[in-house]
Amino acid sequence: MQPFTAQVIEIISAIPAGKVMTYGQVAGAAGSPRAARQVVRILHSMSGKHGLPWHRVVNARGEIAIREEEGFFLQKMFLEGEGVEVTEDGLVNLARYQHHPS
DNA sequence: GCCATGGCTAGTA
DNA sequence: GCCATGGCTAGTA
Repeated sequence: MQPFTAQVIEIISAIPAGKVMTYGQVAGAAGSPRAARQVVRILHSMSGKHGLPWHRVVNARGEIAIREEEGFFLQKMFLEGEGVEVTEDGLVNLARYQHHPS
């Protein structure tokens, strides 16, 4: 496992319940501000094995990024279950719910 | 080659 | 709506 990947996994694991981070934000915190898509890839392929709270990552506008219906719904349900308000369209209020690691 | 992005522009209203 | 970006997993040979 590469250092960047390990960083990303660590950062995402540390997002508290009821909070979200953006793909780009996670990439930046891991040291590569432009590697947002790589964060996507890591979540896509490794969230299962590592038990990552994948649902706590949204795009830069605060939207659920999954197009596929079942995944979208699942992420919405998980977030709402933690007290995060999600609109019908999958929008989360970043000003209110974004996590800023110290 | 993949990917669940991001940011900027053109073009409409 | 378009396209530059980036780090690498999964799976074959």
